[in-house]
Amino acid sequence: MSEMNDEAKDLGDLERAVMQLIWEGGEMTAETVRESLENQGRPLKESTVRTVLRRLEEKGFLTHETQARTFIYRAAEARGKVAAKAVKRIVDWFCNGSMEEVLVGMVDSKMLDRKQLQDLANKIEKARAGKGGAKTAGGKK
Amino acid sequence: MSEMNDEAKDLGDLERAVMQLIWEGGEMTAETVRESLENQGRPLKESTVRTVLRRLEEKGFLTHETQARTFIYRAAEARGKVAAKAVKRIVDWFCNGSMEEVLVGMVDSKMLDRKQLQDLANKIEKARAGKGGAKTAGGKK
DNA sequence: GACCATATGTTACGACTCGTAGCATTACAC
DNA sequence: GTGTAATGCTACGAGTCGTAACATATGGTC
Repeated sequence: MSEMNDEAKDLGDLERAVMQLIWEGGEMTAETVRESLENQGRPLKESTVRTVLRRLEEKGFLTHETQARTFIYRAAEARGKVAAKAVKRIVDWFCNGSMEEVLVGMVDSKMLDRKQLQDLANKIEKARAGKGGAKTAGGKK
Repeated sequence: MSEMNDEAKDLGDLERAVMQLIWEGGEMTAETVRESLENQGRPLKESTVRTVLRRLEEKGFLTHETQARTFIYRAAEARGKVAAKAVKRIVDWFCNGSMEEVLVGMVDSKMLDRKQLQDLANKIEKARAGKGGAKTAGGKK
């Protein structure tokens, strides 16, 4: 019943880059993150990376576990889920929750064509069907 | 011909509220906006409202036309389109453009259920079919 | 033409976020 | 205990945003 804290902060460029790394790498230490960023042509001081990691954790995007005095960070939520939340926020803000209006907008702007959309629907349908849910919400308007 | 400026700025709370008003009201003057905001329990000085309107125009969300020394503001783009762009930005950032991953995320997070999604797909299909898009036949892939 | 009402233009400021980082502190290893 | 590696704390400058005062222009009125 308790819907959790859902402030839905957003991320800066560096923050996003770090999340990307962790989503891909699974779990990382500050040092690992720093190295990866360096390899991406983004050389930063350890303290910088640490600050970003701390902030990301504060914002709820990361969690950490201490392993022999070293912080192991990992994503608090799957990438798709975070993205979904962000999308939902936008949909709520701009279109009173009408996902439809947004998708229409995407089709209008050629970001998606009908085929892609249909495709999407099919894939999801399939994926979900396989998984488990005969959970039709029914009541949502 | 190509208006390709696509910085995709985002909006603050007040800015969003103002855009909302204009999207709903069609076109408005600074005074009208101010009154509407006041009615929403958000009393602001004229100058404040004007500043916001100016910034929104700078950001490309509004345009104005001068009618007897009064600025008539209107939305530069449809709400759905702006929302769609914002969504696209998110999808690109977080999921390398995989709309699918996001939609899956939405289903996972119960923001959308399968039925809604299918519904959506159908509605869009229908809407588009009715409209101008005779591009249907040709575009196999 | 002088004047007023009104609309726009200019500038500012404080709170907050974000990238960036230095310096302090703590905790094992030896 | 001393050193090394990891974390904790604090800061600062740029940029955004809400908020607004003050300055200027412009059309109508007498």
